[in-house]
Amino acid sequence: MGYLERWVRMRLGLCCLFKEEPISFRTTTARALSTLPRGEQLRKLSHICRNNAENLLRAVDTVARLGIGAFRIMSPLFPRMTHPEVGYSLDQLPDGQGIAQVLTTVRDTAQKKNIRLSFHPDQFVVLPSPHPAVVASSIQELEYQGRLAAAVGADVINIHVGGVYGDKGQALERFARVFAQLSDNVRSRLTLENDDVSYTVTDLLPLCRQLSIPLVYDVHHHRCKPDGLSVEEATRLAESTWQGSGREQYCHLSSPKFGWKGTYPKAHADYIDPADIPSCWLGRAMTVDVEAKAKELAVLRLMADLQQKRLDKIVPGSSEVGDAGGGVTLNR
DNA sequence: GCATGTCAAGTTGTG
DNA sequence: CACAACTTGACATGC
Repeated sequence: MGYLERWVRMRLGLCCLFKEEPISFRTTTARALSTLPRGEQLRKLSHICRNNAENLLRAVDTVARLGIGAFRIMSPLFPRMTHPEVGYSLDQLPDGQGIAQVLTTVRDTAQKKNIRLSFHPDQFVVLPSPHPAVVASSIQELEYQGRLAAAVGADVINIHVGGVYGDKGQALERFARVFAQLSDNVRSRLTLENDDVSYTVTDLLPLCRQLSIPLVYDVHHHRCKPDGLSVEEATRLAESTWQGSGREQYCHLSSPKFGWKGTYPKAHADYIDPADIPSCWLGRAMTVDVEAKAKELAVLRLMADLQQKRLDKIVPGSSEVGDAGGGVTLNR
């Protein structure tokens, strides 16, 4: 653990997939399953789930080997598990016990190698929806990911608020009411992220404080949908929502594919442009998920860039970023 | 084999 | 009013 590594305290995270490492996750469709008798469905699903659990284990080993400190687990790790027609539970699968054992190994391995695991349910989870059926399936999906998170030791299930329906305040109130119905398992892990269309950090802060929900700060979304806060202010305010949670602050970072002046800055680039790294993040203890199409290659390049940045700043007299902690490295 | 259209789900904004 | 964009492949089908 050299002096060099101690400077940058960020724990960098990989999102879901690998570009070059031979790790892949299988899936299936509800349509394909629906043509099979139930027994065949469960056998097919069992194979896919076993494959995915084993690849998750290899993913944890691999990110640890690469010096990456966090991994976001793809939502369909167990595909179609909450589907109304072809849904299933692990103990219905022929190899359900074996799959559960692999998940336990994932948890132990992640703990031993200090890899932080998280989930990010996708856009279909919309807690403030006015449609009861949408809320019900959203809760079901969250509870599924909550059980999975508990099994593998993930401490974050991060979502967006979702729709506005013409009245942000009322939507946030509905969110709070549904939040109260969630299990402790989900509630203790749930976090809220600012998005690039509707809900800014400013919009989310009161709700996050009221319900003690940590705020995941996505700086790219913030830049696409500004709210008057500077990046520093947003980072600091988001950090305050993590205090008392017993967990390290979580942020997201990406670069625009077509540049900030392009017609569509929301699209993610293959790599992170070092110019997009908020300088106020340097030297802070936080987890940063790297949302970039080149996947692990992008995280590795960012790590190298950050260390280079450290070299630039190491010149005597330049101490704008403090080093408060000891023994803290890139891949804590 | 290989190319290509499809895949559960919600919401918003654009053409 | 229809459709793409959110994440992104990989599956399933048909030549």
